[in-house]
Amino acid sequence: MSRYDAATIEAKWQTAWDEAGLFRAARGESKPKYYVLEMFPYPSGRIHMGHVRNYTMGDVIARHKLATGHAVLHPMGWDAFGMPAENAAMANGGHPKDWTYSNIDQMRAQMKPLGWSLDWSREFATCDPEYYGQQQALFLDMLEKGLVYRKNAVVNWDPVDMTVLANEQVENGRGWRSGAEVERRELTQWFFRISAMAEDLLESLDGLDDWPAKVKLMQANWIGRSRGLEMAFEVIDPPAGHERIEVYTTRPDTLMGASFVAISPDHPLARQLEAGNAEVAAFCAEARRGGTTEEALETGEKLGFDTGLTVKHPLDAGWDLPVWIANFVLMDYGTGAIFGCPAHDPRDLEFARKYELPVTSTFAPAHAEEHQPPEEGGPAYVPPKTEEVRYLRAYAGAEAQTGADAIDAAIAYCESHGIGTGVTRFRLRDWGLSRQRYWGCPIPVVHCEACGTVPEKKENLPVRLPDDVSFDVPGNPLDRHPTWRDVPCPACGKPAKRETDTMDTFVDSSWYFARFTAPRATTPTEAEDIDYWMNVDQYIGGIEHAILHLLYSRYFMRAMNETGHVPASAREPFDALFTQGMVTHAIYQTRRTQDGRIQYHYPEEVELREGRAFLKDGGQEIEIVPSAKMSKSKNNVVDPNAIVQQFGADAARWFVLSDSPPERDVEWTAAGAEAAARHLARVWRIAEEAAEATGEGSKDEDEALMRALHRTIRDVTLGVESFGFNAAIARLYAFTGQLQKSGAGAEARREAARVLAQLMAPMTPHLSEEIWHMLDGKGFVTTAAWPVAQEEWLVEDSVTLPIQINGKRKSEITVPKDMAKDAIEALVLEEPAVQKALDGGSPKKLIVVPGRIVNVVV
RNA sequence: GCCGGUGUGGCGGAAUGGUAGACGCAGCGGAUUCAAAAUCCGCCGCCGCAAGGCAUGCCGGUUCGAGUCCGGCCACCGGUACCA
Repeated sequence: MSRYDAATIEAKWQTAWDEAGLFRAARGESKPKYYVLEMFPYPSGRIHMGHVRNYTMGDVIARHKLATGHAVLHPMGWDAFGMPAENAAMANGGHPKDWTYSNIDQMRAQMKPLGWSLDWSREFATCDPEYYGQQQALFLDMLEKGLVYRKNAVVNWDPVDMTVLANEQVENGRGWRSGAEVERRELTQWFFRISAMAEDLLESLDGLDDWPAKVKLMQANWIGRSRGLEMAFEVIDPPAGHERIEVYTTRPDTLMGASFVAISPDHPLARQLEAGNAEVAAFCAEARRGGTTEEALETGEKLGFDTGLTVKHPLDAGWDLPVWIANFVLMDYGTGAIFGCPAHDPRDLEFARKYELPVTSTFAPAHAEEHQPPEEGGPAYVPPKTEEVRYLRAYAGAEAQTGADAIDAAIAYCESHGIGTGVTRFRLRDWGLSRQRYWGCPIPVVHCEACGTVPEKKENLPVRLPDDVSFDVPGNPLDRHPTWRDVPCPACGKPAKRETDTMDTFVDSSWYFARFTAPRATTPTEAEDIDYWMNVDQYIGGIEHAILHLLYSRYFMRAMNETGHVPASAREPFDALFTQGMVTHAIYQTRRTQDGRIQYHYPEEVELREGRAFLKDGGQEIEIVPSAKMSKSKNNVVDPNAIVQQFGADAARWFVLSDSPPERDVEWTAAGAEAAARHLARVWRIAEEAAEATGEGSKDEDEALMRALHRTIRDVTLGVESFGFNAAIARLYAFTGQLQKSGAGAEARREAARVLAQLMAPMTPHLSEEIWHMLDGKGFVTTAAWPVAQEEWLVEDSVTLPIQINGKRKSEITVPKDMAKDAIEALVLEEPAVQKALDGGSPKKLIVVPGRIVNVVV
């Protein structure tokens, strides 16, 4: 009897798979193809358990598809542009490029020992000029088709560092380095015209049958189709050029409750007033303070300034409304102006109360009930649009009607009276892709004084990032790089300037899955390959990407279809989507007595006894915070390679799949990993015993083992195909126990062990190969045909029915599977527990659900 | 704030509207051993001597029957358009 030596065996099989080229994807015209993809990683430098879980899930699918005769594409690459590389360069010197590529090397080296069935020959990083050059070609094609354009948009501006900040670099409204109050500042930037495809992106969600409903719902809400009224308020004594203020509202039925008009500090009218009035200018400067996020705008303090201007109410010539400048109105949204109806909008109500503007209800609950109107201090009354309400100030439609009907009536009225137009709008805004940063894909255009914005010639691609840059001062090094920035105009040849903004990294990740089909092609894609491999049959990644990454990718494939790079069938690139949870780990912490700050302890420093934690050094008891997202700063990151070294890759893989349903978070525990390793060693022993066994067993035992085996094949196959990995593993645990205790003969046990190895192979491929060979399996278990559950072993002839009395289980009977209902009823009534409950009487009701349950109501 | 999700023993979790707690961890008891490790067997939601009762975040509803469906709360997690 030998011990299972993971380190040696895992390395052996990884080499053998490599040499046989098992995972090199090849178009096999006679086979069905299967493209499985996990979201590619950002090369932070270390893999973490989240990666292990994500890639192991994909690997289970990929290996199962390999065993069911598919041509499998399972590639890997790097989402390699982005801010952390520049941050590292600023913090520690060095170059983002060196930092990134050395991280990639480290991570690849950490990933390989896990034995994932990846086709490494297709690997690329988005910061490879070969990749981003093709991305630039795509950009130029999109520019030509009118899918890209320039307009102004606001950014977070750090007035001390004189640089643009990302949202995550703004902490409580202040720049993370300078601590200065952030301002909103407008810049001219590039945009993808994604909003033009809003309708298609929304409607096509219906066809995504294998996407989680919650993701489709989130996307639908994000795209946000609304029907509303577009109208203008006429300005009384207007400044020149501002005779009308355009607004859009989804609640035209509340027009009779309007109390003010608010415009953005960046509205052209506000700009004009600002220029001639120091007080307005001061307010606008104040109003532009703070970050640009929706959250900051919604939760921040609402500030307003009365311009002194008034507008006419469109329904009542004698009614004037004041025009305010308000900090929560953004120029990027809609028209940059709104009308406020405080009675039916919490934000408007807050604003109205602060500045003592009138509050006028337009409707109230339809039926008498406790209702404190907002006029009398109650909250804004915002019932669902489907609810019927009573209109106090109706101008169209019935007095009592639903909000939705009232909106329709209001739009019809406004259209017939020339007040406004009913329009369908989308919340989705165009995708701003400009970033004022170095480490991204250069936007391949040149700005020429004579010719304007000129696309770079395709033969000059890639526009490479210059290497000679420094990060010792804030801002974009491309901006101050004379030889790179100053180039002749591609059109007229006169001196011109390159665009120094680079692309949002979401662009990089919006088509990498298409590039994997032909990663070395000298065009963005290759027709034969893209036609064969697309779509991604199964995409796997974090729920945090539910909206942006997935929506942008859907858009990008539409754009690439319209520019001739992918077939129409790839406009929806991901046939099936699965979103997995995070890997968490307990945090061990104490609070320092001196300053009250929290001190975090590494798991290695902690000893666990009876659910309590103590420091190994000194024995002091410390606090346990369970299930926190793994984070370097909290010292609760588990290093996968340490786990692999200690327990083996198979044990790590087995554990991350076993303990939690894949869509939920999984808590990493050392004990769990140990248990996984123990179980695998047990499987090994059982297989070895089976290999060495001799003699015959009883027919009953042989048959019992076969029944258990085929039920396991059925359940595990179902689990693997439906992301029920934890359930599949529970089933494998149970079957291992059955096999261990089985008195079946040598042949049956060998058969069972061989199939067990196959069923485990997607999760524990190395152990499975070893067992497979020990039991004289042919070739690799990895490519051996997946076992099929045979019907003859699955049939049951009797069934146990629980008996409930008034819904509580009291007893059970075992009956032939096809016993008639009335026969069961008769048997049930004879049961002692039932007799006792009836106490001589007869049941009020007797419910028999065949094959399921019996309920006696007394 | 808004959108989406989650909540079940000491812990991770299982359960097409049909026996709540499968499977695993921890714990407890036993076998084996000179001893230990490893392994194997058994017990293990809470209260109760028991009969029995109570239990799926909280409150209410639908149903013969609710962890599961509906309504209202609470807590936590993800997203919120420049983190990836």
